[in-house]
Amino acid sequence: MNPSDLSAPTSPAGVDLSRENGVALWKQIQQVLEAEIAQGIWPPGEKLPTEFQLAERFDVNRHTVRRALSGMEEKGLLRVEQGRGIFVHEHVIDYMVTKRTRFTENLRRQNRSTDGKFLFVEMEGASEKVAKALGLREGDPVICCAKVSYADGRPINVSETYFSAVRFPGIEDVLRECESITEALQRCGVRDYTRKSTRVIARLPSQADADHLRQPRNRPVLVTEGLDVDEQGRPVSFGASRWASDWVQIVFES
Amino acid sequence: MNPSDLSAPTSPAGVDLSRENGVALWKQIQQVLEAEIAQGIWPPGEKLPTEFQLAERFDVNRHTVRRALSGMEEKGLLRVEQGRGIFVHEHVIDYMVTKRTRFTENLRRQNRSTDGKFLFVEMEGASEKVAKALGLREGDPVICCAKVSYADGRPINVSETYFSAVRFPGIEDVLRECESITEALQRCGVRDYTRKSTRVIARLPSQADADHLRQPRNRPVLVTEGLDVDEQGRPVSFGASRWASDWVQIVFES
DNA sequence: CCCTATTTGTTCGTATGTATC
DNA sequence: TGATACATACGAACAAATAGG
Repeated sequence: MNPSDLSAPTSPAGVDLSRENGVALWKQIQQVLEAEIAQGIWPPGEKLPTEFQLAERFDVNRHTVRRALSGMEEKGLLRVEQGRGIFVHEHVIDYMVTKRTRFTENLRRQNRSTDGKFLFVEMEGASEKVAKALGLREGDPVICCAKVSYADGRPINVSETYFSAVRFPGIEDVLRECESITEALQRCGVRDYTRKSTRVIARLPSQADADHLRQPRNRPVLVTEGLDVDEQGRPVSFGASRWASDWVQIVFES
Repeated sequence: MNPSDLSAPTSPAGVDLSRENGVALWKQIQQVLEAEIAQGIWPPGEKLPTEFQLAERFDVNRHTVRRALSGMEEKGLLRVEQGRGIFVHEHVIDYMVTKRTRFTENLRRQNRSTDGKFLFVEMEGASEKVAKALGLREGDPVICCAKVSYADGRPINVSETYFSAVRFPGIEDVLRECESITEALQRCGVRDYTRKSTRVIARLPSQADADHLRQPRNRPVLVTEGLDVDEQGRPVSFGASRWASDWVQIVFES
C-alpha cells in the first residue's frame, strides 16, 4: 500500500473489541457497524470497505466480519453484491396495493418523482394465461403495452399490460400518446377501474429484466400479476410486472 | 456408459427438427418439451435429462437446448437447480391472503394436507420492528412462536409470530398445547382477528431458512410481514414469514 | 473477444471454549 | 471425570460475478 493512502483514511480509527467479556466478536462488530450507519458515517448508498479491509480494521478473520455483515443484510441494513461490494441500503419504496392502485399517484404520495419509458406497444395473440384472465380465447387479438417505470430516476419495475383489442379498438395509438395507462383507459371510455386480484411470486430475473432493472441476475425480483376490472366487474386489463425487490416492498392494506 | 443403460431409455425417441422451415431450432425444441410435459411424459417433480443428454437427443448444441429451457423456466414450467438438474415444476400452491387469513383453512380449501412443526416458543425482548407493529416499546416482553409449516409434506413456510406477553399472559404454554395459532388466541380471549396489512419483499434465504425449506440458497424466498388486529382494531400478533417461492404464490383478493 | 484483478460466495479443515449429560 | 455437542474463530483454497483494459 502507498503511504499517501494514509492521508485519506476510509474508515474510522481502530476499535478495541473485547475478547474476554463473553460477547461474540461478530456481535460486537455488528454493533459497531450498525452504530456507524445510524450516525451517518456510512450514508445510504455508500460502499463499505471490503470484507478484507474490515477484517484488518477489527483485526479478525474475514469469516468473522462476514458473520456480522450477514446479520445486517438480513435486517435490511446492507445490500451485498458479489463481485462489487457491500452497500448501505437506501430507504426502500413502499408500493401500496389497494383496490384503487395507480402507479404515479402511489409514488407521488411518498414524495418520489416518477417516470416511465415505453418499450413497445403492439398487437399480439393472447397467450393462455392472458386469455384466461381477460375472459378471451387463446390467440384472440390483444394489445400489449410494455414499459419500464422509474422512481427517483431508478428503474423499479418492468411490466407488460394487456388489453382486449376487440373491446378497446384503437387503444394501441391512444397508449402511445398518453403518459399513463389510467389516462389511456379513460380516453377509451373506462371511467374507473379497480384491482380485483394480485398474485405474487419471487424468482430470479431473466437477463432482459435484470438489464432493465439495472440489477445483477442473482438478486431476486418480485413478480406480480394483477387483474383490473371496471365498475361492472368486467376485466379491463391484465398486467404482469417484475419489481426490483432491493428497492421496493409491496404493501397490501386490507 | 454401461450397455445395460440402454434397456431403460430415459427419454422419448429422437425427434426430427426441421432446419429449413424458418422456425428457430430452440423454439421447436421448446414446443416438443412442452408437449411432452403436457402429455405427462415428464410428470411434475420429475428430473429432466441433463442439458447434455437433451442436446444429444435433438442433435443440437447445448446452448440451443439452454435457450429452450430458459424460456420454459420463465414460463414457470421448469425449475433449474445449479448442480442438481432440471425439474418439472409441480403445481404451485395459491396462498390466498384476505382480511381473514387462516393458514390451515386456506390450504384445506385447495385439498392440501397441512402440518406444522414448532421450532420454539419463548419469551424475548421486542425488537424495534416488533415493538412498533404491536404498539409496544423496544425491549418490552413478547412471546415469539417459531414454526415451519408444511403442505402435502413439503415445507413451504418458516415463520415467527409475536404476541405481547403483557396482553396475553400464559400464551406461551397455551401455544405449546395448541395445534394452530388461531386456536391459541381463542383460548386467550381473542374471538376473532383480521389481517390489517401485509408487506412483501423477495430476497435470498439465510442458511437456516434454506435448510428448513429444503431449498438451495440461491433460490429466492418471499418474505412477508403481517399485522393482525382484533375487532377493536388493537394489534394482536405480528408475523414474519419466509415462503418457498418455488412452491407457493401469494394471492391477494380485494 | 480474451485476459486479469478485485471482491464476494462456498467449502473444506482445525482449534478452542463452554455447556450439558 | 469424561464424553458429547455446540458456537465461535481462524486459515486456506477455490468458485463465481464484476469491472476494466
